[in-house]
Amino acid sequence: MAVTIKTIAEELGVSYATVSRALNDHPDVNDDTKKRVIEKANEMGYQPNAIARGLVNKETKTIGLVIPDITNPFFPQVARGVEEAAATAGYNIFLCNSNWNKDREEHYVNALLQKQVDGLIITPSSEDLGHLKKLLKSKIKAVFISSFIPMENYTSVIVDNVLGTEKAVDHLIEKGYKKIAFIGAGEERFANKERLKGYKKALAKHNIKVRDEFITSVKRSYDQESGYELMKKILTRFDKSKLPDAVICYNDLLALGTIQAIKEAELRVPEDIAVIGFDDISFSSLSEIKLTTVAQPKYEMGKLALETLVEKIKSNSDKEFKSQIILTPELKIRKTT
Amino acid sequence: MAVTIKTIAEELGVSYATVSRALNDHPDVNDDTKKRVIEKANEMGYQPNAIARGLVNKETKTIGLVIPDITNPFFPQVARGVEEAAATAGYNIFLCNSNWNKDREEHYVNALLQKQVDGLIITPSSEDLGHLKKLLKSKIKAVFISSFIPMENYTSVIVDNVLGTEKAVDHLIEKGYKKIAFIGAGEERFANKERLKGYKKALAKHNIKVRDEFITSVKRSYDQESGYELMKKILTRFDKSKLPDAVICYNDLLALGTIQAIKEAELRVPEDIAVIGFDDISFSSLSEIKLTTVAQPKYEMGKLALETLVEKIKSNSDKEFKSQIILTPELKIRKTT
DNA sequence: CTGAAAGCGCTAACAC
DNA sequence: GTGTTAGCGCTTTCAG
Repeated sequence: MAVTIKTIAEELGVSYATVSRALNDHPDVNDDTKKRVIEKANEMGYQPNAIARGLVNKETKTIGLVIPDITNPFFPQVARGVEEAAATAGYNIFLCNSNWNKDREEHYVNALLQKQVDGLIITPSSEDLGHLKKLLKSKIKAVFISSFIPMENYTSVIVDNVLGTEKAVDHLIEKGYKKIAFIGAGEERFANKERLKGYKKALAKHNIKVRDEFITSVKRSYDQESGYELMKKILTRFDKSKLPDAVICYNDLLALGTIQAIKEAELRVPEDIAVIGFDDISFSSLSEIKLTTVAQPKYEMGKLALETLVEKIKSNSDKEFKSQIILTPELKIRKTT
Repeated sequence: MAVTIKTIAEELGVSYATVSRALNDHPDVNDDTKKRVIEKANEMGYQPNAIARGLVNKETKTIGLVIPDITNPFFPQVARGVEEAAATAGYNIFLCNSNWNKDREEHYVNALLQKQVDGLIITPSSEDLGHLKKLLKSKIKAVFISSFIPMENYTSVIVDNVLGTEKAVDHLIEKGYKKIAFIGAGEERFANKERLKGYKKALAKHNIKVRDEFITSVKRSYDQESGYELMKKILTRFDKSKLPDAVICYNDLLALGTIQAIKEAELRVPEDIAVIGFDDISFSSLSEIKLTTVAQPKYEMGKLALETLVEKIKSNSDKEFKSQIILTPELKIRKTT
């Protein structure tokens, strides 16, 4: 049996209400008894039961964080931002990894709801939020990362995706590339749509016709392997002379895979084909890689998400919140362009 | 007000015990009422309150996972193993990132204890467990990863570190390298001690004298930057002719940094200096990197840790558990040796 | 300043 | 099969 407030009350011959008060540093309590209680508590190794406390207070001081791929360094970086901000705000994080799987995501969101988290930060695995209806019904405070949910009460922390790919295309064209392909992440992803929009917008600006056969998408897992395989297909699909001379990838992982495929085909990066990624994960800056990429402020995004979530939690009123917090991406020009 | 078991009992005109039974699929309940209850529950969007349930049942179906650096891809991989095993066992994970900081680690462990997690998986930031005394006192079920705590009741999931570096040295010597340096992670780390032991053991086996000046350590953060800086120092400390011709690093991140430093000094890897890492993070196999490294079965380690933890939780008896589960590392020979 | 008592939402005897 | 009740550990009125 763990030591509870009651045990220590008995030891001291006071009521357990007093103990509770003393431990919570309540003003109305004799300094002396307070001291005695605290001493005893330490002596007995008392640990408050947060579960019981949560039942009474209706707040658990924990927030749920649902990400789709802990294996993509982008997300650990975001998670660190969330977590450190949480630590300073006095919250703990439930970190769940959906693996881009809707069912798992739904399962986690439900579990989190049942565990009475005070709020939720989520990068949904899909823009179709049907599986999250309980979330939406539950009126829980939530903020989204990298995904825009056009609904009141929710705010999204995102990067200006359109601007990101626009910068990428501008840079490519300035460097003389003309046949620019886009390796995306599936039509349904919000960020993908936006990045594609920026791509097309920039091409139009430079009077370059959008070529549908230059726009492709991997499905589900946005990792090196997918990038590798898709690029390989592209490499065989076109005559050598008709190949794109540059490709913009949805993220760095995809870009890394793309580069592998290009090199394997005995082509050079960037001389034959230039490659640009998105995210700027730490490995992209290694001297062997030096991937040109559109950097997202990952840590800040996590931090901001948590801070606005906490604000929302604390303002129990119907205060208005921005529905989007848009950060500016930065093009890091390295050696693959 | 959220909908509770009581609300739906009132709606249906039954006692709330019945509702509880129906919802928990208890045998002693009329099939018909069960159906009615479940329907009503869905209709009203009922979500059980896991907090209340935990208070009664004295189990929360959640386990805490404390890792030191979510930014090192080794740990996300372990975390995935833990999490997926947890999902199939019906547990949720509290993921905490201590950032190699003892205070934060202590803070997290306490928070986790207060939140009544059913068990703990932890890679301590330090072998000196003083800051975790509450953990040790609390008799909570725990398993350690990558760190051996010689105490009954605790089990550690580790890799055979001695064997790992032994293999590395053997390989190097076979390749003709003789002046092998070791870039470690501080004396106090268990895994570091073991890896150093393997290094010395293997050198002895090959009749090569251990040279203290070839054994160095980074402190605190075991990342690329630390590796880079330390190697840079080594490169300036020795005359060109007296430089090591190979270096074994405590982990892949350090090795990546080491390689940067070597190349920056206009030396070649592996011709001038060979480099071996430890872990085999996914980026090490990129064609631009191709780091020779001692691979750890990261995912399996996480999975195993969780599974034995769950076993421990379920066996409330004083059943004996192995104090160490030792997996075998595998040397992946690539291009840096 | 301190104690008694209610109640958070749920489960599990114990009756009926 | 179903209702009643106690109680998990804690906070918080409400009295005194």
